[in-house]
Amino acid sequence: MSDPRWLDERESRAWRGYQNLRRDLDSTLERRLSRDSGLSAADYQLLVVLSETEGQRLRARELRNEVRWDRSRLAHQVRRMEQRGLLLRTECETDARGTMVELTPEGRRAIEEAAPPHVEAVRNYFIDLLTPEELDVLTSIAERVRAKVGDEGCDE
Amino acid sequence: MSDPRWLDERESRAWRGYQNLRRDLDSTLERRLSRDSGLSAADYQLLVVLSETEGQRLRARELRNEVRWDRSRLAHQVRRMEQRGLLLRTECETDARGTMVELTPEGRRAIEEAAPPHVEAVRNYFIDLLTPEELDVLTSIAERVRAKVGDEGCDE
DNA sequence: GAAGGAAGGCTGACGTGTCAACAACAGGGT
DNA sequence: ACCCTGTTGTTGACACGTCAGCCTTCCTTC
Repeated sequence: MSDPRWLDERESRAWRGYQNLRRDLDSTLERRLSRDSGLSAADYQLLVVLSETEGQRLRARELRNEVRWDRSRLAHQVRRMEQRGLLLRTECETDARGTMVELTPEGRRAIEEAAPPHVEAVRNYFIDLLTPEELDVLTSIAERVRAKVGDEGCDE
Repeated sequence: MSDPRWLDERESRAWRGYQNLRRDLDSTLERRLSRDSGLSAADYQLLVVLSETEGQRLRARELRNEVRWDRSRLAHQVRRMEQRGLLLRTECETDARGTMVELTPEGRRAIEEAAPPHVEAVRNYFIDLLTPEELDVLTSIAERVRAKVGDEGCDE
């Protein structure tokens, strides 16, 4: 424990690169999204899932499953978005514990307006900068990491 | 604007992969760091920079330059860490506007204790899962994105 | 040396994310 | 019918990040 295998030159560059990538890309995309449509990344993610769902409504548990958040994060986010009129909560008929989350017309309008420029930005600042091979490498890396953390961190 | 180039199958997989990677990896590493040493990722980053600095102290402006945060984020973070005794603020002799940020012995102890298990975790959940070629691809991608966002987002 | 703008840093307000604790309900076994 | 356990969702407290606005100090220009 007192003498771990420190990162060598190559590893260190890659690790710093990842951290920079995360900082630069995410902050740029979120800033643009917020400026263009007044939505946060969290707003956007929930709206996308709901708008792609048959009936524009989903039980909170399923919604959580889609975005892989924990309970309280979703509860807070949904409460805030409900106050802004983007979605609304109703009771679940089949399970009195459950809560249904439903897209409002205003929420639908918001995501339809926000999506095109956001996708353009994702292309501009990221996807279009990568070769097809690099896209596949990234996909593969993500799957490996996911499998690794899935092993141990098995929270729900 | 009403008809952007949507992402195709391959691009979409890679983009979702990146988002999953970011979520899984960062949350795992931060949770472990916090559990093992009581430090947040932000704490860790500042402590690393200061501990690698000659004299264990840096002007706030330089510190900001290292971690690439904005003014207010650094000010808030330094205030919180000062309250916990990890570092302290003094006046800058050469510029009355400036503030010097200095590592305390307690802060030094904290980072020396936190670093080994954190590096092990970075290896375990990320670096050791990648081939040398993949490490280089990642570095290269990060540089391209950095150059792209640096073009336009030229804040300070 | 006085004026104006630029740079450095701080603060308050607000949205976001995490943690622990809680209340309500479901389902099974007795 | 009744407890017991696990699930579901909510809340409050707190740390974190961003934005806008503020004050002080520096520096240039006149």
